[in-house]
Amino acid sequence: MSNPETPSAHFIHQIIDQDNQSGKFGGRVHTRFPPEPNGYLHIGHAKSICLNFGTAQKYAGKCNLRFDDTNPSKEDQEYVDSIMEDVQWLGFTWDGLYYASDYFQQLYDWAVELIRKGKAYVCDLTPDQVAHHRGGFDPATGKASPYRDRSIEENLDLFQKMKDGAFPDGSRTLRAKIDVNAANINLRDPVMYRILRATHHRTGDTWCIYPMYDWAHGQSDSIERITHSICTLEFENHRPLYDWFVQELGIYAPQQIEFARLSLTHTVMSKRKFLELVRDKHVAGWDDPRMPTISGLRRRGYTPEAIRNFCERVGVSKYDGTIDMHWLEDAIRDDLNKRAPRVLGVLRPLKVVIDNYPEGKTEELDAVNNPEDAGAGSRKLPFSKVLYIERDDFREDPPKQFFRLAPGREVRLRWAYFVKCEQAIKDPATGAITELRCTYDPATKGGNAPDGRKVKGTIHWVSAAHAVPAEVRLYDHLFVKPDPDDVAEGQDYKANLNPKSLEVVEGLLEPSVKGAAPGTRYQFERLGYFCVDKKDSTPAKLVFNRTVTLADTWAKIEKGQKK
RNA sequence: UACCCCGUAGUGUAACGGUAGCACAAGAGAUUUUGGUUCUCUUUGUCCAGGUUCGAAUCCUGGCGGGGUAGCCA
Repeated sequence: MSNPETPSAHFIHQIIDQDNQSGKFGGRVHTRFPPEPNGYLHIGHAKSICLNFGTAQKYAGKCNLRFDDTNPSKEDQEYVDSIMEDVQWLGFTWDGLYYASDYFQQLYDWAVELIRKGKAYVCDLTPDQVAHHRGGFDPATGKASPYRDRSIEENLDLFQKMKDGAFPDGSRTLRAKIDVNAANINLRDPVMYRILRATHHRTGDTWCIYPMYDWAHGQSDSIERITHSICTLEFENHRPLYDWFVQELGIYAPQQIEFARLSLTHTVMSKRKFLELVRDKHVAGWDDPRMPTISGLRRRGYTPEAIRNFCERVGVSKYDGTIDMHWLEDAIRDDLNKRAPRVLGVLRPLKVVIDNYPEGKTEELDAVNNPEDAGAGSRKLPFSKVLYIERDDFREDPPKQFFRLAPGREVRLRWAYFVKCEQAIKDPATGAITELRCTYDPATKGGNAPDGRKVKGTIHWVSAAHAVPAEVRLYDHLFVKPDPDDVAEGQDYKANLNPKSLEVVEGLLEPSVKGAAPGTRYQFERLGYFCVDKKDSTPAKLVFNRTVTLADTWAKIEKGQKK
């Protein structure tokens, strides 16, 4: 039976609780977030960031940001900068800022130590040969390298020469001497160093040998005196190697704990695929609002609070599941509902003329800014004879349960008047409806009828003479299927790209949005949450991104009717 | 094929040998000047088979299912 006052801790916090009780780390909690600077951070990283920084906060511990920059051929300062920006934007502050490359000399010295202990050797096998010798899953297929039993002196000499640049790239490696027939392939004499001439974003050309992940990561954790080294499930098989290195070195031993990475429906979550989507112009860049990158979500209008809240809700476990995109959308709706000011805006305008409204007259009507926030105040909304309403809000032949405008029907214009549709004017050539003629009831100003009569529907509108035109980008899922990899033989995930993931419309907005700063978020009533695009919006031409639609009960009803 | 990990409503996550709960989704209703929000109610679950035990989602054994791993990537 769980006690509601002490919400249950997930398995990682349970481990930490036990460690604190046993005094394993002297009550210390020190985590780290260790991205490789080879791409932009995505929502999956956000889960790890929230876990690592959040754990440190919970236990009054520390959390470092450490760049795992051991492969200069893929890494770049651009990514370092974006990662730091994203972590801070999410609301976290690191205690230590480090780079694995800070430890290259120490790592080298430790490697020499292992050689002296007879626990590492220089191997002259080619990459193909190494793979062949390490074998397949069957332990019996593992074979010793012919260089495995070189003398310590020779190994020391060769390793020194590797470092000094005496050998070409890829010609030799330093390998740990563990067990060529281990059931765990990671223990079959794993490579510790490779020769690689590439300019490192921080160490330049100082080194031509670079440590592998396994050799760098645990030792970096150890140097920083990390207590709990939290990583994703695919490193589970590496833990014995992680432990082996720190034990052989006799250095401080952090504890690696693995959890399931985040998977979301209707999107992909790999840097390789992101790179491809960007390169092939399926999206406009890493920060395209359709991308599940932190920068994409930020541009889309997501708030750090919503993302943190989402990460909290999905929880932490070792079960490799997939979270419905709906959860993310729900998190941002939940946040924005409370804080986004409301405005009226029409995305697909249909002209409405109020026949009995005086020509040339304009009224200023009071509109509440946010019914969820009494402190948000109110604003003035201009009303006049010619208006625009949403095309979807009129049906010539209304289906059951359609509460909006139709010939002869009366609805409320939000904050304005009751109007009744008298006539739909059509283009004689196409039959398309071009304009509505309506009458209004002057007694219903503000939206209430003194005679107590009710209307079922309230719709949004803008005054034609006062409306601000804006480009509005309507985003939808990047992929049509929940699992983008669900494809026919011979196709790949790109076959599931959603051709309608972006629709651009010219909307008409109420004048109060004029001059809105980039990043400003609004709810366009009855439509969704929108934010001013940070890159493309200008004072002369506003550009809005749709962050997410509102929950739409009518769409659901209508869908049910069509069946 | 070998090793490691994981299986609890549709999804995700609790219950740590003692009444299977929560959130979101779904369905019904109430409220509503947003078909939004909010509120109420309802439906749906321990992968299977044995064993231990007074008692098993939980411990044990064996199946079954899913995931990961054979880079000089991380």
